[in-house]
Amino acid sequence: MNTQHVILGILHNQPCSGYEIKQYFEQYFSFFFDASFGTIYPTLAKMEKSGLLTKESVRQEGKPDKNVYTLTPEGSAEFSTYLMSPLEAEVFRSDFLMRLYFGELADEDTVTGWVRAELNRKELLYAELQRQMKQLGEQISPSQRLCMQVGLVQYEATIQLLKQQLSTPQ
Amino acid sequence: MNTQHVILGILHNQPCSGYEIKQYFEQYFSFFFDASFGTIYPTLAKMEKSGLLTKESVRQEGKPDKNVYTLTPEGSAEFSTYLMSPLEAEVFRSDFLMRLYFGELADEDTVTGWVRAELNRKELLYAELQRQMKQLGEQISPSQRLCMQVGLVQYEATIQLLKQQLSTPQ
DNA sequence: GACCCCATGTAAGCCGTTACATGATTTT
DNA sequence: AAAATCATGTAACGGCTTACATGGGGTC
Repeated sequence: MNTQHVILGILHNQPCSGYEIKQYFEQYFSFFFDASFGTIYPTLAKMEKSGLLTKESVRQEGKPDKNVYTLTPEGSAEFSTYLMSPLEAEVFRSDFLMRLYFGELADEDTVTGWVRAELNRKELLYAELQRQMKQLGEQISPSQRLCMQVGLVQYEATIQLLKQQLSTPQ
Repeated sequence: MNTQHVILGILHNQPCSGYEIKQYFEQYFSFFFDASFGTIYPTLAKMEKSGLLTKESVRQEGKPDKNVYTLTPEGSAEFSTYLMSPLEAEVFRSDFLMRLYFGELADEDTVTGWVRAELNRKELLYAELQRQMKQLGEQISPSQRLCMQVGLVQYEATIQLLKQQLSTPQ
């Protein structure tokens, strides 16, 4: 899975500009994917060149023009091929867990600071995901719901453990 | 956090060769970090050149020689600097969740296949982490224990949800 | 002889980030 | 006039993967 595949998925639902794709990433994908403009725009250009997308300049009122990209049949086929390919392993890299692993080499207050910071971050992510799910309500598919539930239960479990850790005197 | 920081952490405990560092990664870090030989060897060479490590060739019986690297005072200081730097956000990229998000575009059996595959993967990771924790027993520090517990509770939560999903008829 | 484990490295290339650069339009 | 939002792109660079290349030693 790379940025190209995710873009194919988004454009499967509706044509979008690069700017809109970025917003999509931030709103709905932030907990399992991310990409910057520096990736999105060159990727869109490359995909148009290789025939997966077509570009169309669209005028807007009160806003600059935007380049709206639409999936071609080749692009749609490419996405189907991806969906049939073997599932890839998750990529997880945690500075927090890394530091905990070497926690003995830091003083106790520092370690507690890390735990507090991570707890705070997870609580924000949890609240955001829950808000999103409530907002979408009935208009999401069962597998989309499962996707979000996976995020929620992982956050819940971690939050609970970290809270418990902070309340237990060392 | 990058490979260099992790290597500094490992060498803080004891001198190692590149090959041993790789094994260390696979055994103890696999659930929150990974690096290949193609990264490890050039990184070690670079770190020696910049004075963070010293290299020593060591003869072994019945095995090829190995290059054992030892932390210099500069390397130790560099690691301390890292530990005092702000905590970085986790990187999480999930092909599985990505596909669930676009699940409507695949048929039901395919989606079920993904869930089964991911459940299987998580169960293996869970068993491995639990085995490791039992094996280490009392010889791990409290923060190391917390590190592993975070992994365990996340796996547990996900496994439970995916199992439940598979047993609920659609 | 084939295969696996131990051990070290290089080179090409992919993927992505950050910072830079530009410019329209709207709001304050 | 300044700031914020909308919108698109480039360039330099970092980090990492895969594949390739090499070679000693032990086992079947």
